[in-house]
Amino acid sequence: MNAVIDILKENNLSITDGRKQILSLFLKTDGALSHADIEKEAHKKLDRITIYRTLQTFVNKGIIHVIPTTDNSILYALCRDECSEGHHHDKHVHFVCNECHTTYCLEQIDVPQVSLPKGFSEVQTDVVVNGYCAKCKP
Amino acid sequence: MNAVIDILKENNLSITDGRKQILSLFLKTDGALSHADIEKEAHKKLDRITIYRTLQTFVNKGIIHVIPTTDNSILYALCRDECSEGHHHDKHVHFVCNECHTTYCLEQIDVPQVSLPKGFSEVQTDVVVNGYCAKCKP
DNA sequence: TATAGTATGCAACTAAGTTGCAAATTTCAT
DNA sequence: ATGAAATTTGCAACTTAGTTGCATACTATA
Ligand SMILES: [Mn+2]
Ligand SMILES: [Mn+2]
Ligand SMILES: [Zn+2]
Ligand SMILES: [Zn+2]
Repeated sequence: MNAVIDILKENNLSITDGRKQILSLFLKTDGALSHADIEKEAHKKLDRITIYRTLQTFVNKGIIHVIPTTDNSILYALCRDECSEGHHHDKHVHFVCNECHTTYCLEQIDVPQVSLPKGFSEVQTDVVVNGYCAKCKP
Repeated sequence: MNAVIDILKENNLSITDGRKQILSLFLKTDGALSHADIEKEAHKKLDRITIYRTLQTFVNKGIIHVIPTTDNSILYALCRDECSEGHHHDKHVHFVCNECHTTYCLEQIDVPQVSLPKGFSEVQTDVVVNGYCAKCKP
């Protein structure tokens, strides 16, 4: 619980109840979280607008990153790479379980190199794998 | 323009003005189209709800497919693979140009195989590359 | 050309997200 | 510890995207 305060301080963010609650949710969660997850799981009720703004702040600071999904929902997860204000380096594969719907950051799996047609150049590649996680293997 | 009618007939869809207009837009467009693109470019004005329903119908029939994007917009493009009712096989890489914002289906580029952690199994992999297209190369 | 079957357009509704602003909370220098 | 300044929060109001029910219009077929 002190880790939460440390992270907020390191990022020059004032220590507020909402930020502590949301950040500790991320720290204790294995997979990714949506806005709705947070609204549901935060014990002391948080205003939905505060949640929007807190998530935005955390993304800007490089504390969490947005996960691309194929169903156009928006998910967030802790940055484990050395991300900082305005500079994300979360170049890993994301995995969504079709059974439990948990979304994992596969930090250890590098994004594969895709060979593009002549004249095309890559800036960023997002890979989202759908399937069954280890807990739900079919 | 007869191709449009042929495609609709092949798929047992009645020939309506809206469907003809939307499908011919897809046939004459290089990249992908959003709902808003269609609303804008259809000359004879189409009701936005008709557009929603027509896109849904075309996706169901395997005439167009939904393209995963990283900015959570929804894009559609013609299926060139042999997709059919309820069975899509659009296993190709998608490319979004950061300059002209055109989204291309790179039919010729296969989705790379990602090696997952033990216990995880793949059902579908989506790859979205952002960068600069041949027309916009920096 | 009449009829049955579809598709369309409208209205009304829901869900997600944004912005402005006053009140509350946090920070920080005394 | 105290109070002022700076920041964050919660509310209201608004926007945008998408869905559903239903009466009307259109399309297919005999
Ligand atoms: Mn991640
Ligand atoms: Mn495609
Ligand atoms: Zn699972
Ligand atoms: Zn381009």
